[in-house]
Amino acid sequence: MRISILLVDDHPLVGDGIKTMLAGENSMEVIGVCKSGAETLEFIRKKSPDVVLQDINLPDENGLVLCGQIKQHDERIKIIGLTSANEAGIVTDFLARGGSGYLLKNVDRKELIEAIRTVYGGKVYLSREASDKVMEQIHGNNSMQPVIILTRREKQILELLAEGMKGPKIAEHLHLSTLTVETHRKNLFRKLNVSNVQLLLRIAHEKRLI
Amino acid sequence: MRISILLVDDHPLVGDGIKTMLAGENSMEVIGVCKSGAETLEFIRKKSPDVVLQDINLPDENGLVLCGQIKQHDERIKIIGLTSANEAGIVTDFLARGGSGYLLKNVDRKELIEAIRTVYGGKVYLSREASDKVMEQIHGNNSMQPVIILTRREKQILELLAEGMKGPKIAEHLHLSTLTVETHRKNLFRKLNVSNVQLLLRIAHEKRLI
DNA sequence: CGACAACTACCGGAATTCAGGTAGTTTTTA
DNA sequence: TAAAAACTACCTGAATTCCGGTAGTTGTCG
Repeated sequence: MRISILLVDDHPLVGDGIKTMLAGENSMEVIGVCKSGAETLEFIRKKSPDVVLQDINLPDENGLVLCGQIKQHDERIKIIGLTSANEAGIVTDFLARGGSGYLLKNVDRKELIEAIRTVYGGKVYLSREASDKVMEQIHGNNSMQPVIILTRREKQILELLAEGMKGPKIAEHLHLSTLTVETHRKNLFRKLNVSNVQLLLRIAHEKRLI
Repeated sequence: MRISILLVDDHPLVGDGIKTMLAGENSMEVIGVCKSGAETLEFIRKKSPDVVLQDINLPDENGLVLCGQIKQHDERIKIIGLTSANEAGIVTDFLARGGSGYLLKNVDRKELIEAIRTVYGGKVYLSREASDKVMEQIHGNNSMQPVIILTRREKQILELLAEGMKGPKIAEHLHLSTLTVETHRKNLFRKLNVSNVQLLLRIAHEKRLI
């Protein structure tokens, strides 16, 4: 059985390049090329590839979302993300959505084939460069700012806010006055420099405080 | 130069097991064993290991947070997570915090050494089982519920809410009435079965709608 | 074309957030 | 042991959310 592959990329050059790379490899077979998210979803409703090689920058839809949609349709399909050089901080997000691998577009034939084999075998393949991106992301995130330190109570309240609890509920839960909780919340706002709970949680996530 | 390794695990058996496994490997050296997060942070202030083998279940602190703290202290330290069999859905989170590898505790000697070599070389190593966990996580998340479909506007508003914008701001941004935005928001609440924006964003993230 | 979904907009009212403070008590830590 | 930080609690008032509806106007698709 040859490994069936679906290419998703709106840029013809990349599609051709990949196709050429795989042409000599008779254990793999490109069964289709799609240029958009919609086209891809339509395609996989008819044929299920083993592996999808998917560009992250698509014309009609966010590539990360598409990844999730493909996995939702058929959990067995393995997905490898392709990205140009100048993006960062998407790798973990892509994995979280069910992606199995991540490559930069300057990948060589050898690595491409290794990556496909690896994900087909059920493991995760990240290119060295993709690993670096993860590091950059982490590094970039906390080398700029002076490291935010939250107190125990603040962490606690931040977590409860993240659970979806609101002020009064948290107060009840921790046996505190509502007003006290609001004070802590306010201090969190100040420390993370935000003005509402949504942003607080967003930034807290970015800074990996929760 | 031998690869220096710090073990972090409160369970002596695991620590001993790992130590024994690595004893025969003269390219690696265990330079310390810590039993808690606090102890770990203290240790790395004095000595910087190349690789940290870290249990996720620690007595005093969340292992994921500790991972972030270690990377914050010294970005060059590579961290491999260790976990018992019954946990899931932490792998990507661990990577997002700067972890470089993930193993189950029933790992054998060969894989352990390969994992250490891999992360020391700057790449990511996930055990087959860890990869499976990622899949389980994804699969478990969307196989239960009937797949939630959001309209274009709803997605749009969901994303703006995720950016931290509030009702009136969104209305302005989309040239809509505040009341209209509130209607959409209400519909989002209904579809995702939540009662406030925090929860909405939380659930939306879980279901990978944003 | 007719039905159905989506998009738009509105009302009233209770609950909660958010801004900008002050201030006393306990805990940590240098 | 002092000083600093954390924790607690309070105030006022405007802004916003959230709940429960209703309802007219597009689209869209069989």
